[in-house]
Amino acid sequence: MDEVKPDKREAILQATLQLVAEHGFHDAPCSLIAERAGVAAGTIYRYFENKDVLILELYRELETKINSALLDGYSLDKPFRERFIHLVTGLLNFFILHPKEFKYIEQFHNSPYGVAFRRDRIMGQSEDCGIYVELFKQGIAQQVLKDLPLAVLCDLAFGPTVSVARNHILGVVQLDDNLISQIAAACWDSMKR
Amino acid sequence: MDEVKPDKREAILQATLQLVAEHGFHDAPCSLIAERAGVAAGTIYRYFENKDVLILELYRELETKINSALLDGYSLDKPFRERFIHLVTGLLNFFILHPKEFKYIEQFHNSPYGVAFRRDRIMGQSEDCGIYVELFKQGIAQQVLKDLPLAVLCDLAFGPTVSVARNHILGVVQLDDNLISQIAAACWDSMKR
DNA sequence: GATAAATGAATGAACGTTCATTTAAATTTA
DNA sequence: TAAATTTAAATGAACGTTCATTCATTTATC
Repeated sequence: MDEVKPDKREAILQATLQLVAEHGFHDAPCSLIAERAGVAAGTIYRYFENKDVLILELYRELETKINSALLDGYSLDKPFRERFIHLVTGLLNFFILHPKEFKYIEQFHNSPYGVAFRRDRIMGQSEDCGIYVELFKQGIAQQVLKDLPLAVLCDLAFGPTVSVARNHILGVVQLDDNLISQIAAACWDSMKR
Repeated sequence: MDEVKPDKREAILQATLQLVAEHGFHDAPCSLIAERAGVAAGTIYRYFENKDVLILELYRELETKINSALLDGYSLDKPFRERFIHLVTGLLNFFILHPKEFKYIEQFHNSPYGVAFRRDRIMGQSEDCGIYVELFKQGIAQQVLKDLPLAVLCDLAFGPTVSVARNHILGVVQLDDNLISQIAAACWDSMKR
């Protein structure tokens, strides 16, 4: 009978995710977060030191969720192209399946939180980006990919991916499996030698 | 002797551009804008109905500035590839030359202002995007470009462009003329049949 | 009955905006 | 031209609101 844990922490995180995804960081005040989480305002501070910590923690949880989704079925034994397509389609599918998470991440990246975060990430660029960086490094070394800076290869790969996900979520385009694989192939075309 | 126009309106716009580019919409309060513009807080409301109007008007001015920069040297007589490369390199060069303008536009797009703005833009998709849309439509009709939705082609073209500009401005990569033309070519590769 | 969890009214800081007042410029009058 | 008068521009203290955060009190758990 550990099913009936109210788990207010999770409720607060979910409420934050929803409100920020819907309205942005503006108009996602603690009072509303508390209300939607079915919790009093003060309760938030029992689980999170302050709002900044709450927002950062939520971001980190989403990031690891995405990473484990991408790693699912990812094999270093498969050829470059297949591995690359796996990552792009995986990312697109995740975003389509989790539009709120996508919107939250976009909001985060374009906020004071996100800017500071990126700077740190760039300094010690490790952990998560590891999958991509490793793939791209090998691709360059084996002359499968264009000899461009790693950051530029990332932009070629994920710039369109993120952009297309945004347009799908906004309803500008309707992505399906066929279109997704065409887009992934197009990204590959831009990177391959 | 019409040199000595103080032009407070322009000073307010410049101060807004700088502050939003530096700190985001957060931490760009009217009090600071006024201070940096060398103007009293109340003066802002002599030139702009309210802060929203100020922010929107600045965005529109930046947009037309970019568009005229892109149109410079753009000829409908040149072949597809050349026209496309012109647009992408033109956009990249503008962003590199005007990092504050780039940051402001990014902030704007990822704010409540920008979301509402995009919806309107999509409905009556006209005016500015005309250059791209026309180019892409023709490209598809003449089987030079992949037969993908226009929005997706835009994402393939400008997703990496914007992403790479951001990385340059953040100092992650150092773009030069050579690298820029390589990137533009890569984008073309992703779109061409 | 003791400890932990949860509450929500109260607090103070920060914000956009207003407006009574001052300063400057333009126009009229002498 | 100089003074007087009118009009516009600019000011910044004050206002109402919103927000994150606190804490004395209540409720639940063991």
